[in-house]
Amino acid sequence: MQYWLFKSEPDVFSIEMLEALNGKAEPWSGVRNYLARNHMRSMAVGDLGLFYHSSCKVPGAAGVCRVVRTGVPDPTAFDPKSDYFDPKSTPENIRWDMVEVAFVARFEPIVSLASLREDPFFTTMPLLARGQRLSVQPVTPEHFARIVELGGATL
DNA sequence: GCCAACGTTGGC
DNA sequence: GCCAACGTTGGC
Repeated sequence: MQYWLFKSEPDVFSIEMLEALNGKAEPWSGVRNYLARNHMRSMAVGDLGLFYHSSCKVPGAAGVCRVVRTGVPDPTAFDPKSDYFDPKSTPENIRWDMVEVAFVARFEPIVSLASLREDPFFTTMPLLARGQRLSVQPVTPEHFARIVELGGATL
């Protein structure tokens, strides 16, 4: 089992919205970065991910989600009306595929980016690296477990 | 709103 | 294939 981190702007899609789906799968569409896409291609059903809130008042890990489906073509790439339209991705030659995730847990309180930066245990975490912007990234089992603990969740 | 860092684009 | 210019990300 591998562990991941999914960034989302809570104004657009938050952990509360994922929870409100009552276990229904949410497609992680709109990723247009090859490294992030390749991370999704490395995922397996059952992998767990931190749900991270970015570009908001208190950025940080807000909960946990589970990968429930892999290798799904991203339909927004085929849609000329979508912001994520990419004419180079066709059903015959799929450039952007994705995973689907479902709700597992919500942190209370959220494990803020500031608190992660304060704790030496997390200094090697890619998320904290200078200039890190990748929207999908791997997390070590140790970092994952500690953040779940700090978030007051039991899986 | 600022700005540093990064990815992508396109001219050559 | 280099690299400057540009657009985007995302914390502060």
